[in-house]
Amino acid sequence: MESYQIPKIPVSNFSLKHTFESAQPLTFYADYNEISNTITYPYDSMVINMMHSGNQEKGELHVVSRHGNVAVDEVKRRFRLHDNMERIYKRIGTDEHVKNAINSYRGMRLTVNDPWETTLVFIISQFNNVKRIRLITRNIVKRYGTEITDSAGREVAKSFPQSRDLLKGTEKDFRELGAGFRAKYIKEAAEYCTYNINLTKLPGNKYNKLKESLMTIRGVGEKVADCIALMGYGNLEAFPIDVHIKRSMEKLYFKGKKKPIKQIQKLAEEKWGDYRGYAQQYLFHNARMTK
DNA sequence: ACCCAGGCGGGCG
DNA sequence: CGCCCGCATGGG
Repeated sequence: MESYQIPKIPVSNFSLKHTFESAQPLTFYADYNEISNTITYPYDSMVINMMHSGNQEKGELHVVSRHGNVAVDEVKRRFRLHDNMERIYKRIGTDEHVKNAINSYRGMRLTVNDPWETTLVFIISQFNNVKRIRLITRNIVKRYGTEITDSAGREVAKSFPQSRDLLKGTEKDFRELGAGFRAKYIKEAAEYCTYNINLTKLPGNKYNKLKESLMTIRGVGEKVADCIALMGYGNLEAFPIDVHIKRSMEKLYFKGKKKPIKQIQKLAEEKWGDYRGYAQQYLFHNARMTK
């Protein structure tokens, strides 16, 4: 029996529950246990197991893995622990609506996800609901992911498949995993992202350029590109406008009147500036949970 | 039965 | 350009 020291990371303003429930790519294939406040997920050829102790204001992250500092760094990066949440809350909590959302879901973090994972997940997300997005994503991971084994060689999980791993799948295959009409987008995106574009080389900090490049992928429009920019590249200037955000913001900021996407984008930029991605996630989650 | 879901591409005016 | 339509599938 090997024994490991379990690294602990002190954290403030952190909620695994709110983060996990906020429909980000990681949360579509990770396993979360609300009782033990633990999350388990594949990362490359590793399985990361992380527990949050303490409360939303102050606590610790316990990183249980065979991979020591590599896993610790992954957790820090993944949950954006470098973000100064007090400063961000101050910057975006400039009106009652965002302030209320922060009070309700304090500690919810944006996550940083692999760009290809994010692309695939949000192609699946279009005209779909969270439950089915999770189902389809997990089906694809199960079918096309690579085995991750423990020190005894037993399979403990499947890694998230890269675009190359999906090349052997046909449109029909993806359809059978539940993807519906998105199956052809998945097939095309897998080919395009393997042969025609290198997602790891895109300029993550140049919002307009990044979005323009992402939208050359078929099945990726404005909204999905913003989701990839925000959760795949950590670009907080991205402000994805989906049905929930649109309805909610029309109600809260435009007296219930229908407004074009452009106008909502403009308001977001004016109100929350370079941190608008965080405002979006809080408004989105609040809208979804209170509907 | 009907409506909706983290939208998109294509066709039309 | 903007508008409008169809689209797979499963849950409420």
